[in-house]
Amino acid sequence: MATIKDVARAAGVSTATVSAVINDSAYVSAELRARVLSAVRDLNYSPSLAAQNLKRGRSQLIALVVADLANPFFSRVVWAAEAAVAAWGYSLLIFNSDEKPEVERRILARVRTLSCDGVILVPVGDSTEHLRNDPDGKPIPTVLFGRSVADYRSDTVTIDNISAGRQATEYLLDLGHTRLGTITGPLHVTTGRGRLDGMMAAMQSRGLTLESRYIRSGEFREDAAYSVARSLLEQPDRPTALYVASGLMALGVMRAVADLGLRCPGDISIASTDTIPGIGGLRPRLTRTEHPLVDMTNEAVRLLVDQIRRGGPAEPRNVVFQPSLVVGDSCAPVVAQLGPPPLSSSGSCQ
Amino acid sequence: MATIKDVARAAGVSTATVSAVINDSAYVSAELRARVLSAVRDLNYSPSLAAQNLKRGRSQLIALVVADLANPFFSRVVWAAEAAVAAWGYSLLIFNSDEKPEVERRILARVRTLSCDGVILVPVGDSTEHLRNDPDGKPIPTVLFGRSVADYRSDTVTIDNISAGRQATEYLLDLGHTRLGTITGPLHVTTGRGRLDGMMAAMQSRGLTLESRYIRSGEFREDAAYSVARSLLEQPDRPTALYVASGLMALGVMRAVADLGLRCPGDISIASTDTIPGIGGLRPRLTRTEHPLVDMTNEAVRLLVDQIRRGGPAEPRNVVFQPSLVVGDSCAPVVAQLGPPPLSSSGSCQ
DNA sequence: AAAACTCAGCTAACCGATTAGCTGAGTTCG
DNA sequence: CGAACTCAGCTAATCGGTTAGCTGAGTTTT
Repeated sequence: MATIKDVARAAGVSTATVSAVINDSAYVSAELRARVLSAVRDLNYSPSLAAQNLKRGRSQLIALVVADLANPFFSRVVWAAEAAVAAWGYSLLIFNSDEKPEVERRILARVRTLSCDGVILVPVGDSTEHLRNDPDGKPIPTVLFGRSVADYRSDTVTIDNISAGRQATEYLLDLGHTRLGTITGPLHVTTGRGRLDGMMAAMQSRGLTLESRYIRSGEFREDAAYSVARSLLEQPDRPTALYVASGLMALGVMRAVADLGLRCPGDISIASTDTIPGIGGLRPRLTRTEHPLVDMTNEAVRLLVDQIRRGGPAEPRNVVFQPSLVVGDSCAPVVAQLGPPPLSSSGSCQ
Repeated sequence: MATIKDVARAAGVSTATVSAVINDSAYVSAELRARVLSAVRDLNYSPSLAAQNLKRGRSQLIALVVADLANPFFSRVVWAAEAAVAAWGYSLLIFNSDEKPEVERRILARVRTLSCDGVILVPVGDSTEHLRNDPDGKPIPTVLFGRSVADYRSDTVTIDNISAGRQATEYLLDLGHTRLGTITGPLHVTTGRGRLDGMMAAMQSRGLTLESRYIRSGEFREDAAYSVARSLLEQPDRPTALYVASGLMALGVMRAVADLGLRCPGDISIASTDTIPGIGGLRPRLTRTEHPLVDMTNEAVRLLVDQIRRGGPAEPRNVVFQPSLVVGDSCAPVVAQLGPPPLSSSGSCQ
């Protein structure tokens, strides 16, 4: 690899001049400029980022730390973030904390070592201590994404989870359902907790309560949702409608419904929150409250770049996006359901 | 951020000693070692990668350049690669060439500037010239993934696409189908071309030919597959079975089938290649030839780390994985189909 | 015409690590 | 007892850039 010295020698100038030409940081006469540029081309010179980073104290790297890279929801975030970050001139590092706080801690140490310019973090767990990433020096610019952490002051980009749960629930209630069930995410994260709270609030305001035997909690995973959905739906007086907290879980629930021989929406109505790629191919089309995922990601990157530019976090900003109800055909009015029907024979096999 | 000098001062030793302790690169007495380690802890010191990179000429960064980050297939590759790369002590940079050769070129220049230690590349297009990433100096260690490029010498990790197409086709032929159709990927990439070739070979060896009006080509995208599937299936004498070149496309095809009011496998049998997350929730379960994706990714990372370690590419290695047939229930024997039935009324709407 | 000013381009210090080579106290041996 | 050897730990060069501050030729001012 050619260095700035090689270029300087080839062009017959000093390294300072080469640097000035490359960065447009000082006036250089047309003649020297031309000589430098042609030497750059001849030698196929490209400045070493390592050297620039060392001197400038930045790295043009942004880290994205997600809670579960196997979840297609976060895959979409990766996709959107790559584009957003590239548009601002940064490159994107990907880390997977796999919902494990101690892995998250290790990743954040690594991010610091790599001297990333900023981090977009989907925080795991409810601890807040280890997020204060630099005890002494200035902290790395950080934007929390999707989930928030109590009493941690930093920019956040989230959706209104309560509204997501409420909207979906109200849609089911409007169809006449009263015996509702839900499959929630982990209740110690805001995305899990908030959606359940929204659902309960919606029911309460109509004088209904969500029975605890119709609540199942689990991880945001397809297989977990599948098994809890089975156990929920195998109850003799199962609910007539289900609110499922995430798109990936909804896939598992649909699979459970099919395997139990139930028909959706004939036997059971299903609504969910968030969307994942490929879910559009599913029949019936899922009724769901969707996140404006691309907008959220762009906003997170924008906030982060802003922090980086101003050299430190300003007053923390909290941007909350509203989910919107997308009506599919996975829900039917309760009158169309024939009371609490038994499980069909084909599905009763264990 | 504390530097090595701060640590040296605090411990009352030279920076060389601190470096020796941290890297275990020379003998240091127990007493000094203890003093250094405690200073490191006190100051929360972590060596600057930028400085190490500059001095050592490496970056502990591996770049993964995929052809389409919106494709869930590549999302799984990202997931697997993150884990594999982390296990070897590297961090993962993600780039999306979006199937555009000129974007790929820019990305590779960026990768060079970032002085990444290696690249895993899903090559786009059939050009080979710009892949020789460093005209003069030594090239960046590279492993091509999934697709190969004619006459470009480097390690590659691929699947046997011909076998993938052949296996799926033979399965359909064994069920008695003779009027087969296919939805292929782009034919200028090996994953598109090879699968079609495998299909044709399978048919030919039974004395059948694939009629060109039953072949539709497109991008590896859900919406593209949807529309070509519609046009293919709306023909009066449509095929009785379809081979679809990718998982994402299969989702689009299933959607088209549903929207046309056709039943799968009742009216049409569908087999595909590759799998994507969420497809497991699809009913009917798709019959497909699957890639051992995690193994492939691990192997690619292993080859790459090997290249990095030995400081240059050895004799190029070509690792080809065999796809395996996973039987679902999206295919039925041809006898179960009632001749060439008309489109059902509900589906004939445009 | 000398003093004051302008400014293109150079010199050299610096960023924070690593490491070749040196120093000097302690040990071994003739 | 002094030469030869060992080796823990130090000094200083180095990686490849950026940039404060200097230089000296050309222009303006008085």
